[in-house]
Amino acid sequence: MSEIATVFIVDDAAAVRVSVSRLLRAAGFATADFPHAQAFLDSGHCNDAGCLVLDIEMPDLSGIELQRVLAERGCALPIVFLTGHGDIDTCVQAMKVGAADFLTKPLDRDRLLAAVQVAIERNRAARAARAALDEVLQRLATLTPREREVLPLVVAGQMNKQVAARLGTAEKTIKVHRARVMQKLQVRTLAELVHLADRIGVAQPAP
Amino acid sequence: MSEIATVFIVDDAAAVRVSVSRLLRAAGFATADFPHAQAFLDSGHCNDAGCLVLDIEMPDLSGIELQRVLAERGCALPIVFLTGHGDIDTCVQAMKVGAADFLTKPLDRDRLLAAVQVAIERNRAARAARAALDEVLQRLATLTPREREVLPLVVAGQMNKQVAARLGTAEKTIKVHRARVMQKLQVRTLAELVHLADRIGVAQPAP
DNA sequence: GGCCTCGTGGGACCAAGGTCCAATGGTTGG
DNA sequence: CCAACCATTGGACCTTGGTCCCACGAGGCC
Repeated sequence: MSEIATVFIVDDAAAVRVSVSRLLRAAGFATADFPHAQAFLDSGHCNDAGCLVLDIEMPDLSGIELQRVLAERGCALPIVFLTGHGDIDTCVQAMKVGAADFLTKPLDRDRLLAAVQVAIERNRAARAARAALDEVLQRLATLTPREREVLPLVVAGQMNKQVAARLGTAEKTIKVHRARVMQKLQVRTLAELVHLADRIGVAQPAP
Repeated sequence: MSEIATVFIVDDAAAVRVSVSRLLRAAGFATADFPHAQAFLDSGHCNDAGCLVLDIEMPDLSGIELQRVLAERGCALPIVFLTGHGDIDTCVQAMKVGAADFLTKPLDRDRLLAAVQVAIERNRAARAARAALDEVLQRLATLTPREREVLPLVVAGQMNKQVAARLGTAEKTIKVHRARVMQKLQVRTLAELVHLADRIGVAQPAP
């Protein structure tokens, strides 16, 4: 894993940005800050490694709204919310949608650091999982249409002859497709193939 | 699924118990209420179908503490918290540990019903998953020690001869064990076996 | 018109899995 | 002590899977 985790801070109050940045940098984190949600969105750091520290109360796009937008864009950055006058409903909503933490001002230094630490770790794990998945999906993309038909049937435990009957072709042909699927997906045993298919969720056909 | 979902209400205030029960019953839910956490714990409904509606502020065992106790006991009942003067920290803590919802008094009828609905559905899904898992674990329990050694190696894609070498025995023997494993786990193909093993998380041995 | 991929297939052959029958020695619970 | 279960193995036999080599027709690309 190459990329360095960065804490992205979005707060309309410059004083908060400065103090939070300083605090995090002092603890060894890399930081970047933005005065409003749009600024962060435009910065294109959505797929970077790290986490977000978001103020709830902001003009235009609030922290909660930004969370929704990011979710829609498939952004995996965990969010640590900061709020002055916290309201329970907002908190619950944020947490339900997967916020990493929800802290109230005045900020407790240790809690912020702990929350950021956890958020970054969560992001690291999510990115690793995503990378592994992408790697597999990429291999999957090299399959021909016919191979994509054969794969689920093989993974479902059908024998070559059954697959052949299902697809209206000869067992020999299925052997060829099957061999190619194994090659392209870089697995050497049926067990590995099933593991891999399970991870990416290959659909099961009707028996 | 046989069991009927019940909403278990725990609140030290009789008035709240009555009004919440009435509200839920009017909406068609079965309910049972308890004046304090210990009463619920003693009732043994921990593995029933349904969900919990917990007051946060209670003498002795608070709602949050009860949540922790239940988690330790592996209780799958989702929890909807109620609170009078909600504090953010408590809310965050509860949600992090998996609370289904966190509502503030005065109670909003529709939000309570919605929360309970979602909680019960979550519980239903969790119970179904649990039942399926138990079913498999039960079959797994019928395996002999030797069969339990063979299983992970087979699932890892090892050939009979390799497994035999690893276990210091003849390939023929492995064939027998393997056949018995398939029988006992009620699978007919290697693919099914791997699926099943993946679901229950069979550990991988060193290559 | 060559060159490539894709899907299709045949033949041959070996390795591996699955099945049936049969047998032995150790352990354990009645 | 006997019955039952477990782990172990052998042999015979059939079915499958995997791997070579080879071949052909349909399309797409340069």
